[in-house]
Amino acid sequence: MTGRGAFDGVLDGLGAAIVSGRVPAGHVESVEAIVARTGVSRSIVREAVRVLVAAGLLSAGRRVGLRVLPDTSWDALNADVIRWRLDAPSRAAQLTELIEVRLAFEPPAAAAAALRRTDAEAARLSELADAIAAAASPDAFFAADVGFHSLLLACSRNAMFARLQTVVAEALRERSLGGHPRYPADPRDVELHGLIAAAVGAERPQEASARTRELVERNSNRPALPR
Amino acid sequence: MTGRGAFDGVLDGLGAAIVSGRVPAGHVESVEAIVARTGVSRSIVREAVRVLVAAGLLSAGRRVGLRVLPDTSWDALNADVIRWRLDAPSRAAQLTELIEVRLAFEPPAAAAAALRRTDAEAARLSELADAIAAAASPDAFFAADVGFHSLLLACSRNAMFARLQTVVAEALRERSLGGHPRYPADPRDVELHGLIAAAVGAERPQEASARTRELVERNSNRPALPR
DNA sequence: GGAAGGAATAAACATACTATTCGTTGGGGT
DNA sequence: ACCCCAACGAATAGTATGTTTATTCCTTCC
Repeated sequence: MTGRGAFDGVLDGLGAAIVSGRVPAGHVESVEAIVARTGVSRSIVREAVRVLVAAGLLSAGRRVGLRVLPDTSWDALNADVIRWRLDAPSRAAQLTELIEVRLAFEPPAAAAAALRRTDAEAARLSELADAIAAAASPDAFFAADVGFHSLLLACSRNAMFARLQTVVAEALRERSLGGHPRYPADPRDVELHGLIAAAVGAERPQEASARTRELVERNSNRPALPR
Repeated sequence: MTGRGAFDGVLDGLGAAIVSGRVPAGHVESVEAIVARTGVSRSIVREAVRVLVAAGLLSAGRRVGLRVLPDTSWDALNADVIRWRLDAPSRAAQLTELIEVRLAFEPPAAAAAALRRTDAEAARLSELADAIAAAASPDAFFAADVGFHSLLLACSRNAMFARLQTVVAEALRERSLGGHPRYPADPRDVELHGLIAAAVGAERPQEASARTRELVERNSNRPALPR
């Protein structure tokens, strides 16, 4: 039906419809109704529903049907949910939240990275900082930027920090696509990447933390939450 | 098979097997093999697999089967994954990470709460602080503690912060069940809950942040990451 | 030796059956 | 006459099995 598979089509369609608010919380659907509406088989719909239940978007009850849950029970950290929110009226709120989350996590993660990185990781981080400075195109800049932040988070040796890489990548992508061209890059931003790599390499956690905070704040275009 | 439904049994069994490392990364299964081993139907196995794929534990490919993915691609923020890691040899690492995550985001979230809470929420937060002080049993203390932290996060008006409530609840639960009896409660801990509620009520973000940081640090039993 | 085609295999998809739950209705008791 | 409770029935998620299609590997032919 959708080219990239019936399952993906149904999952994305349902998820986007719920997150966008087109189907309000409390609304009751049924597998059968979705089958009739989309034309795909029960199996596929059920599989998609199971994923949405796991994401907190739906609850399933016998004789009750599929109840759309309020946004308070959605798994806001789920990559799909983030994407759906970015394609919905909640887009602006989601972007604000992404920045706040970055501001909270990245400085401590950088501190942890400075304490726990391997020498090879420190070297690779410096390379990526150089690549950011030398980037000759928006795409190259974006790729190096995402690589840098992903590696920084991975060096923290904390799987939960590392997973927030998806959040950072989404924020960077939005920034590079949105109304704020990031290329040619701001010189101070470039410099900060180098300073962070150096602080991590020199095992200076508080410096890594402070530089990272400055970098994220500069990219946030808004007053930071008081510390 | 499992009493609480075949689906839950299969999902939990597979997830725990992968996260515990009993089934190593790179191992290739197949739906049919799981059907034969567990005795449940293909539908159920497929639905469970779809959830595990969404959680980053498996990848499914035609003619290839189900490939177990390395832990770097697991969704470490997923509630199920956290639970499975707590029931595995990675338990100690998971607890350390939970504390680091709390330390990173709870102070900023408290600051946001101080700026954005409603009056009703501030009042309710005070009530919960009082309930913590007055708790007459370990269960009552735990319930009030979880309620307090959940509400604090919800007041931040950031869905991603609010969702980390599961992380906090898990950390508190471990603490109350584990070797560190939390009841009768430490007087300073009780006092800090009151001070946080007051700071949020008085719209003092930096004070709310600092008190929250102190509280989480006191509960961490380890040197905090440098700021 | 390389490319193209075919066969085997396993996920993707569709359909059929079962068990459970909740609403409704009818009867009996207050 | 009204209310409560229990039994029955319909509706829907849960479970099971059959069918199709895409992918990959291996073989063969150029």
